[in-house]
Amino acid sequence: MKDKDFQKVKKSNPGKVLDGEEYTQEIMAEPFSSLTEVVTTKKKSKNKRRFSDEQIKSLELMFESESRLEPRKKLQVARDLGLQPRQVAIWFQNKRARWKSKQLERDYGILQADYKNLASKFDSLKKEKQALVIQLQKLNDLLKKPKEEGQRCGQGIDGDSDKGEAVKSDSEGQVSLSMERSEHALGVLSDDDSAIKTDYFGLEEEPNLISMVEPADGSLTSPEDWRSFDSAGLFDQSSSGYQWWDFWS
DNA sequence: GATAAGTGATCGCTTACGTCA
DNA sequence: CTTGACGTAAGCGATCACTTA
Repeated sequence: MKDKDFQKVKKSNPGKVLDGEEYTQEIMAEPFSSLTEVVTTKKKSKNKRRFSDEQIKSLELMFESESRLEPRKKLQVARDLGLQPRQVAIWFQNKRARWKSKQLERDYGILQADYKNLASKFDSLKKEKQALVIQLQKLNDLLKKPKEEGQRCGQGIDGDSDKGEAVKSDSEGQVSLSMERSEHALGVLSDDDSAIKTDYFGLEEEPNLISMVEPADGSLTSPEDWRSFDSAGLFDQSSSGYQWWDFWS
């Protein structure tokens, strides 16, 4: 009996229950089904539903090499295993569906591991950044001392000295400018990385953080986008003109 | 005995393809 | 030759029914 024929029979006989035992009995009456094993002798045909270990083994083997059977091969397999072609087709359908859902579970596990890995990297980078910030502050303090001394000793030499620009040498100027940027970019005086992290990784405390790292087009907001998201991409800020540390400032 | 997981089968729907007017 | 209606086969996701641990 073909798939649709069977369904037609079912539809044209609404009162007749063809699933379960009765269907199994119909199958058993057909030529292919003679080898469908009786697993136990207790409950009659209900136990005929399970395929034998050998049948399962063969089907599994087939599935490993090809998850979809060609019609001719399906007939061949059905004949070899003593099953209805429809039974083989259904077995492959179920197998595909259940393999797919297991694959989804596996993928989820992998993503979860990736996330944990990324989170720990974030933590260590955060610590590294905090250390650098402290270092920068110390350097800044060191720079301010001679500047103040200069103010005391040589007032009036430069009109801009009261604006904190007394140090004019190239190297000192560079340091000064970079410090200004760093203070601005890193938020030296209000370091809220923990909030950033919780937000960035989807924790509850800070609901607005995604906007801090998402591109202008908002392309990092859907779950699909997170699949292609990794730590390498996180630090690839070359197109934006910002430095890598700016993203969490 | 209750329960969860596994499994074969069913249902309803969609899609692809062939046939025919 | 093209086109739309129709039938058929096959696949899929969701679900049922039953077994087993």
